[in-house]
Parts: sequence; C-alpha cells; structure tokens
Amino acid sequence: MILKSQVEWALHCCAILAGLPEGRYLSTKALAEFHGLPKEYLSKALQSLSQAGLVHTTLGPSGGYRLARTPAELTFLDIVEAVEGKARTFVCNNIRENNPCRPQGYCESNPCPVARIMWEADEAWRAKLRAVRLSDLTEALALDIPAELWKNSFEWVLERAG
Amino acid sequence: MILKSQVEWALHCCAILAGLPEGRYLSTKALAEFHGLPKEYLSKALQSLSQAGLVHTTLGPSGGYRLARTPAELTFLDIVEAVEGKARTFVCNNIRENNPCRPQGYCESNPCPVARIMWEADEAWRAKLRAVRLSDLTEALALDIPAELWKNSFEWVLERAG
DNA sequence: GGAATAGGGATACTTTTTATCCTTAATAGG
DNA sequence: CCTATTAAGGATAAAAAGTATCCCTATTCC
Repeated sequence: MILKSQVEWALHCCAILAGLPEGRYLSTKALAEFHGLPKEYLSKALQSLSQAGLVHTTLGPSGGYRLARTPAELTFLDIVEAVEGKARTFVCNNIRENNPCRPQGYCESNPCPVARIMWEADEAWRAKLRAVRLSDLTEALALDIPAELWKNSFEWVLERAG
Repeated sequence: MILKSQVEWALHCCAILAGLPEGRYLSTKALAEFHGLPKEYLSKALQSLSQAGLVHTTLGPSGGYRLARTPAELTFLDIVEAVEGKARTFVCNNIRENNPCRPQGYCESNPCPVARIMWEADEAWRAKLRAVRLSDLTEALALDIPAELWKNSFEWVLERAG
C-alpha cells in the first residue's frame, strides 16, 4: 500500500505556488520542468487540485495555476485527499457474513469491529495530515534550503509566472 | 491507496486462532471455509504470518496454525505489517534533486521536509495500530456477536481443530 | 502405505498506477 | 482578427501491484 507519486508531486507543486506573488499564475510546463516530471501526467495531478477547489486556473499564454487559499488555510490532508481520494485505506468486505454458523437472514447492525479499529487508525493518519498547513511546509523548506538556492529558485519561477 | 484484502483476512483469522485452546491447531481449509475465502490464496496470507513468527504451524492431518504468542502480546500492527510489509506508505523520490537551479554536485543532507511530514503521519497510523492488541479485538467481538452465534462458531472451530 | 497438511514456486488474470496522445475551448498579445 | 499558448478532459497503452489458481515437495498422523 503506497501513495501515488502524484501525491508527492502535488505537495511540491503547492509549495512552489505558495511562494507565488498575488495574482500570478504558474503553468504545468514550468512546474514539470522545475521538478523534472512528465508534463502531461503532472497535469492530471494539477487537475485534481483544481477539481477539489484548492487552486485557481487561467487559460491562454501566461495562464496556469495559483492557490485558491492562503498557505495557512491549506492543509496536507486537503492536498493528499484531492489527489488520492477521500476513501478510507481499509475496506471492509464483511467476511463475517460468510460464517457458516450464522442463522439465515441474520443481519449485523454494527460495523465490523475489525473495520472499526482499522478506520480509527486511518483517522489518526488523516488527523496528523490535517494538522499540518502548507505554510508549515514552506517554513520548513526555508530553513532546509540554502539561501542562494532558495533565491535562485524564486527568480526562476518568477521569470515564468504569468 | 488501499490495504490488501489479505490484511482483513489475517486479522479475522487471528481472531479465530485467539479462541483456540492450548495446543490445538486450525487448518487453512477450516479458516477459508469459515470466512468464505479462497483457500489457496488465504494460504499465502497465513504463510506471511508464519514467516513473521506470529503463528506456529504443524504438518500432516490435524495440522494447521496456532498463535505463537498470547492474544495480549499480539498487536494489530504485528499482523498488518506481517501481511502488508513494513515499508512506509509514502516513498520520497527526491524530486527536489531535479531543481534546475541546483548547483552541480550539490547534495542534500537532510531528508526532504515533505517526506518527513508524510512519514510522521505514517507513524501516527502505526502507533494507533500498535496500541490495539488482538485481545482487545476478541473482547470487542464478544460484545458484538450474539451469544448463540458465538457459541456455535466456537464449536464449529473445535470440531475441526487438530 | 495412504491421506492430509504447510510451504513454496510457477503461472495467469485483474485492477491500479503511470504515461502519452489528441481534441476542445479559452485567452493573451500582436 | 490571427496565432500561439494554456487548462480540461477523453482515449489509449504500458507497467506494476494485487488476486487467484495450479502443482510439487516434505512432513505428519492414522
């Protein structure tokens, strides 16, 4: 069970978009080039962000993406769920229904205890992701990346932002 | 990203094995029949439990599986990781290495901040699973299942346990 | 000796993920 | 108005993971 690589891509792309000045847009082409990713497939991840309402888009030359909210209002969970979906990571197939000792027509009222426990763990994972804001990431990146590389990357992006 | 159905199967099988009297074994065939699962494929899940040291096996007629520890010493995480593997659910492909602004030969020392956050969420998920013992599940099941069905199932199993 | 068992290798089949291609509608700039 | 560029999305295909079956071997019980 491994998350799609699109999740990683979307998170890094949002981190870039978070640094974009008000009203500017960055294209799929620029984002793909910056991260060394296949442009057409990255486009699908960005479309997921768009459908989830996390980013705004414009068409035409100088078109592209910008965040729909401030980085402080965007959580990791928002981004992860936009790409990976909101479905739980454990699906209950109710195999206890196959118990040969079950009386005919017997129907469980409660969710299976196994599923309930697995879903609680799933929720713990989501709660952790919900607690991290995109702005937390950009702060961590600012500390992690050498000042000059940070500055050069910023300029690289601005040159291409419409 | 969805866990293998073998995880669900393994958890239910362990719940059954937890009720087995000291020294008795239950076969793949019985476990498959009880849960309505394909015997040959369920066998792979049980082999994973065996390789992880969670269950003991014997061969021959009246052979099968029994828990290697008490239900209080077995956690959900033990079982989930035995089947699903211990690898983290987020893999970092270090796409920041493709940043065109990076100086030649520059090498990151720290793990990528994106990965670090995703791994913390992964660890929260595991911590939750680690906190639940197999004995907690059997207690929950005892409350959930009608007394008669519980008794019948127990007898059904005992008739087939070698 | 015969029947039943776990273990494990080989082989398909199915679903998901990854990736590419192409068409359409919108937009900026000349 | 014309051209170039963009996002959106459908169609298709290749690769990987998950699901499932078959078969052989060694062991064990009766």
